[in-house]
Amino acid sequence: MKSEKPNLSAIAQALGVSVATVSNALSGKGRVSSELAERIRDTAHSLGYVPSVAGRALRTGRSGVLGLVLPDIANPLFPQIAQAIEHAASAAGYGVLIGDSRGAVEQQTQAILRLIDRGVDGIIIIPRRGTRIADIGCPVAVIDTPATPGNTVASDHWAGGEEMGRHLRVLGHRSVLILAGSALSNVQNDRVGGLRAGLGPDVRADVLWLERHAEAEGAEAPLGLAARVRQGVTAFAALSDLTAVRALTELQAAGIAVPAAASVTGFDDLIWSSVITPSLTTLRMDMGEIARQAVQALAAVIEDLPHGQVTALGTVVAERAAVPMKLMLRQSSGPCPAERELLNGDEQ
Amino acid sequence: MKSEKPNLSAIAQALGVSVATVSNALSGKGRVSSELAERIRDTAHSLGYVPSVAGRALRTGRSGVLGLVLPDIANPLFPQIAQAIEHAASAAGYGVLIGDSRGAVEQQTQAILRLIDRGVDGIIIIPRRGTRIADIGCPVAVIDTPATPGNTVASDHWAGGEEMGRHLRVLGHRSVLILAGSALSNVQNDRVGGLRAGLGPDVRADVLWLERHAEAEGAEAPLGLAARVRQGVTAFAALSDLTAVRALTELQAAGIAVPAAASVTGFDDLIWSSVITPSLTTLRMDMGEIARQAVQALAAVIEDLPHGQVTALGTVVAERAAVPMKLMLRQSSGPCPAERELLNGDEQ
DNA sequence: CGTTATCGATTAAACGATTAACCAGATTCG
DNA sequence: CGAATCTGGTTAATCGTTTAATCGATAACG
Repeated sequence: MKSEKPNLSAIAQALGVSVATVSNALSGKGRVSSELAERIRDTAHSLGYVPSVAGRALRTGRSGVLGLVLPDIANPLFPQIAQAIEHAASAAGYGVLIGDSRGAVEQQTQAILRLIDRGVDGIIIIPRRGTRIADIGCPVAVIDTPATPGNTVASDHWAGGEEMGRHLRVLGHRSVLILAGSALSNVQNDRVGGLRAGLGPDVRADVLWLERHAEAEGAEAPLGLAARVRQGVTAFAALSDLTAVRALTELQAAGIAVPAAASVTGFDDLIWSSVITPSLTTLRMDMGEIARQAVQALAAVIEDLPHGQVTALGTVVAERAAVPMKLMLRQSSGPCPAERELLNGDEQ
Repeated sequence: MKSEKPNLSAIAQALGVSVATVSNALSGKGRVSSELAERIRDTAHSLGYVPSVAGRALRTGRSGVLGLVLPDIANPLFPQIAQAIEHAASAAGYGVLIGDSRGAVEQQTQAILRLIDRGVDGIIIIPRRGTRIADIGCPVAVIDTPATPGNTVASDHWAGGEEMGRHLRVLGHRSVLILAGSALSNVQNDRVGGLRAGLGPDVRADVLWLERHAEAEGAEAPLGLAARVRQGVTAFAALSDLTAVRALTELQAAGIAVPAAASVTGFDDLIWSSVITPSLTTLRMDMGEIARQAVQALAAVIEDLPHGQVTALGTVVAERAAVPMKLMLRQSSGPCPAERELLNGDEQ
């Protein structure tokens, strides 16, 4: 039968020293003889001592917890993000509290405030499209796109788009339809810009904004992609895998073979992107790296903050480079059908 | 310029009363004249008082935080779950700390221990397939399937499967292939059982276990569904939308029209299920209700726990009924092709 | 009228960790 | 040799909240 949770004084009593010494020994801050420190660590370990978060938080004013706020927690990317952040935070000694800003923009602020009330030391925000984070009295790391002011760390969406654009251009496509979500999203605008740059001036690239389409036709209405193919479009570059699979199935259902008759590409490399048929050519973010940088930036600010003081500076500004995206070359993108025969007229 | 964060004594000083009275007034526990209580609440509000989680946690031994552990945080269902739990927890006054048990089974225990060390009051676990939760000294709510021992709350996967089975049988299908993931998953076994029951004895229902298939052929290998169709299978009942979209695209790519030539159904109603073509007939869990029940069960145990005492009882046992699933009837399921002409020989 | 309840509020003691201030003894230095 | 420095520790205060114990005063009761 275990006794109650051991605390500092339990260790202190066991060794006949003062709690202060134990605290110093374990934190390595004060002056303790290395011999005694060793013994203290030993007994602490053998007693199964684990510091009380509450006690420490109360005294130091730091909770050791980071908040994570996403525009829409239902975002299919959330698992990847959450996992990466949790991992990075855990490695840095922080816990991660989730905050949901379901729905409207004000909710985002609400969620942030709730997290602050809970005493988080810092917040990682992936902002709702078109939102600027107000200056709250708490360190904030923003993950968006490098172009966003106040951004802390992000994937290089522009360069990613550019690479994808080049990929399609090299395959010979000359008329591409970009399937975008919301024109308010900085990320999406960057991706569009990059795509256009990569496609170059000779390639026609129209954009279909799904948000507008949804307003006009309804959220689940067909996108009319078969008609686009008849008008000469040979590749569909979706700005998210979610849209890409939507496009892919719509084309397939219309009897248009992918990639034989039309190519489809996506962004994000969501979990199912590799198992569908044809598997999806897409761009993957290095969430691990992004999370690591975001957490590091936050931790740096938090740790050299005068303790009780409420920081006036809101957003953490990091001068780190944008994290490159990785092109996942798979089966959904292929040569432009017109050029197909010229290259190799195999498997029809 | 705001002063420092107001605490109880700030309010007490402002009104010339003792902190204890303020605490009592705000918590409504002690005996305070209603008139004074009113004034206290007013000034508390006008000063923007928000209780210190750390102080309270230290004193009461309760952190007001629940841990959320999922077998695989990368699970595409995670967003829904996390959002629902966060919502329910928030409504009940709790925060949600995420714990990631990425990978192996031991990690699950690791994650749980980390959460406990962080001082969570209780943990919600969606266990890794085939895992039993060891008795940890902390209230736990398990979300799995009603058949699991120690289960707290769950969807009625069996009844859901049964409904889907009936749906397919009524449509005239007589040979169905069930696409399952792992035979170790209680949830999946329940779904298979339900499906078979719903399909009845006259319908042939084979099961393709993807886990075995992946071991034999590789994770991304085609499932060979076209061959199955040639062998007479007219419907594919996937145990998750992830698998369903995999099957759907494989069939489409093979030139098999869905639902004209074969039906496909799923489970989970993931975010993209309604926008693909054809939109997916699937079963949706009532995550909101499940989360609410799980949080309630936890909160109940937590709140009448003798305060400092470490609970010996591990799992929370709730006698609640399984939460029903909801059949989302969409376009991917249709009449059995053989009977199609008999019913109505329209479009295509 | 003396004895209890009751009400309304105060006192003071935790909870567990951190840390500035202090102190006794041993070194070192001018 | 006296003073300053260093070493290895201890004391005590503090973070903000909760809560059991207490206390004066007023009302109720036999």
